[in-house]
Amino acid sequence: MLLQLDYKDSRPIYEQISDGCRKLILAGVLAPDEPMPSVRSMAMELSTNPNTVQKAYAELERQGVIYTVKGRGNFVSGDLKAPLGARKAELREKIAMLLKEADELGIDRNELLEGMVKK
Amino acid sequence: MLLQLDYKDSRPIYEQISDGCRKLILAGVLAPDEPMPSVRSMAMELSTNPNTVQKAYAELERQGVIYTVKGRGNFVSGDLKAPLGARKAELREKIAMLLKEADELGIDRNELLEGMVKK
DNA sequence: TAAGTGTACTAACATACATAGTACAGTAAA
DNA sequence: TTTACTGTACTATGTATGTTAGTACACTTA
Repeated sequence: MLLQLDYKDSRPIYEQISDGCRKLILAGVLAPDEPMPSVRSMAMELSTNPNTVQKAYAELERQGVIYTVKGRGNFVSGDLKAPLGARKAELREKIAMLLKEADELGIDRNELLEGMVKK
Repeated sequence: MLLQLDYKDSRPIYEQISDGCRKLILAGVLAPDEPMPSVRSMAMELSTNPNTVQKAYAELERQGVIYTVKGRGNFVSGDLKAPLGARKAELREKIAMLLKEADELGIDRNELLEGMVKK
């Protein structure tokens, strides 16, 4: 099983699929130019609808994580530098927002990150 | 203007209200046992519906940030230790999730946090 | 009493999400 | 060519959530 859906998660299914696939691809679990599961087979495997999977794949293509060849299928992007860099920037942004709130609450950053990072 | 809504934000209005008020209260901008704006006046000020504000206040009461006296109004909680600790734990959890993803992407934690925290 | 408070409803509407079904064009292999 | 895949584009339907509107009632205070 490539992916696992969480129905207790409030996020929509298509987002769980695209986020999950992006993690696997950027982490190197799926190699560049390797074929993704087809829209229909992925839908079968996840017991969901082909339209939902297609929406997830469209988002991945928009992010540059995969590319599409009509009639052949979807494939892992050959050059992941751009989407990897973009994701890294997103992570930095999100962490910065959380640390900013911690500041406003008077929580020391080093104390908040205790045990998470080497000083 | 106590709060400012962002209609470009995808989060629902009631959540923006409760999150915004919680920030102000936990940051000490609103003092304990001080009265909150009434449901109706807050709705007027934000050009929204009293029901939406009430939903936000109900969530704040559930979190222990405010307390309600029927017929009198909503007041900032007199003891904010519990909700402040809870929020701190939530922030830690969210940061931990983001750092975990960074690990899976092969991004060094210290590099990711560059400029955000003293080493 | 009058005005303000929280609270609890119902109804209506818009939007997002998901499913089902159909159809069509492109690709690859038998 | 035929067959079986692929992606893509629709329509229709159902459901859940969010928001607004309106009404009503109990409580508190001046």
